[in-house]
Amino acid sequence: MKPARTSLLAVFNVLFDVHGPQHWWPGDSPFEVMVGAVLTQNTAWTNVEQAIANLVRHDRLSAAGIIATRKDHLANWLRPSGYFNIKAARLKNFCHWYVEAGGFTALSRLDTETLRVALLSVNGVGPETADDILLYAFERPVFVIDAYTRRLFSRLGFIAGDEVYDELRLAVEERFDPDVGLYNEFHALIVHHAKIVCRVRPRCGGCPLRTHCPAATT
DNA sequence: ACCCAGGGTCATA
DNA sequence: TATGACCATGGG
Repeated sequence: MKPARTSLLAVFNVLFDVHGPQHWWPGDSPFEVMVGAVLTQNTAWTNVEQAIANLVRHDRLSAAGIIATRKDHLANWLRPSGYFNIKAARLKNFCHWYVEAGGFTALSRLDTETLRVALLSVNGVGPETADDILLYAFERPVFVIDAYTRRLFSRLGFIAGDEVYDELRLAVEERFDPDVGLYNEFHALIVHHAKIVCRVRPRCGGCPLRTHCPAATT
């Protein structure tokens, strides 16, 4: 039987009660959010922080700054975040697109679907990175699906789990009224829960999600 | 020493 | 369409 529409909200409420507001995305500007979204691909956030700190240290946390930086230098600064050669190329791709599109102000005028297609046209920006940017930089009501979300929601019985990205995202979004604040907190809470609770407390003792823990890979 | 991380692209069948 | 290889550092 199909879970009730409110059930997913109940999961959110449990996580929110336990962990409180997460204040995502960590970053001081929309552009920093976008850079972080690219750098955090399959990478722990603590590594990304070091790479971003390097950019700040060299005063290159801007589209113009990154474009003006030699790729091998950029790659060196990105080294702590892993995949540094690929990410140097991806960041440059992104920044060229960003500037040519007119920057944040011009992009903000696009409707969400148009903006998503534009983001996905950048080599190195896939569905999750695009949705991170849509939600956390442009504040659009888009539910970000990552590996944790896929595991958690399938284990709870809300989804099958093997759906392609957009199908899964739409299935989840159908269960809510569009709400940037809710989508923001929900994704952040799922990641936080997987990272902090289930790693620090491996047996999930006292964990409200118990065997549905999104961090468990098996 | 091994496993995994806030994915995405590309080549191949 | 659907797998598989590849990218690479750092923390547990």
